[in-house]
Amino acid sequence: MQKNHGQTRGRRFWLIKSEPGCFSWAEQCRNVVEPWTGVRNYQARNNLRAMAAGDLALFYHSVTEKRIMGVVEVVRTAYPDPTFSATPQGAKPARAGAANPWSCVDVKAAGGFSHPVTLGQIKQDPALAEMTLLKQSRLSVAPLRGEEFSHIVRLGDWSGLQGEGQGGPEKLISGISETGEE
DNA sequence: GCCAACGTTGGC
DNA sequence: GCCAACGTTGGC
Repeated sequence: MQKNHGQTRGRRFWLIKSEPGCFSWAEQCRNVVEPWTGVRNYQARNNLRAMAAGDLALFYHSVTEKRIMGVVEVVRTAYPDPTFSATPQGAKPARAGAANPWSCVDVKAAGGFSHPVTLGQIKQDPALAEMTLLKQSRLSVAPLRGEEFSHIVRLGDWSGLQGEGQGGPEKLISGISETGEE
């Protein structure tokens, strides 16, 4: 067993955002494992770097849909974002030899919601009032409390982690430390 | 399409 | 180090 960093054992929870026109939940499900690249914000990058294998993240469709589609599991921790050298939209000179400051992780589809949870639902739910999604709407990789995660996957009727068998979601949810770890 | 929030850049 | 200008994100 890994006894990593002396953390309260168990996974942590995140919310990651994508514009469906750019990369969608359907594509995530088709590809299964996907490198989560292109994050160009330091706070979001630091959140990527804080992820551990086995952590779970809600997959949010921003802009056009504004709803949470399902769950992904972190299967590879942070490594240099290979899309850095591509230098999109002439943003950075990225001269040869410049260090790559950006990171990505690999995430794996881990079950969709039969009822995607909308931003409207989240906004009117008192249990979710403190979500980073609401407080920092522009942050594309945000931490999530265990209670928020379990609440949302119940709302969405999560189909659970693949391969965890019957009662997967409830089993997982019950295993979630409801005591926040800030 | 507009606008608020927020991050980045560059002049001083 | 401050701040104005500008760009981007994302909700409405």
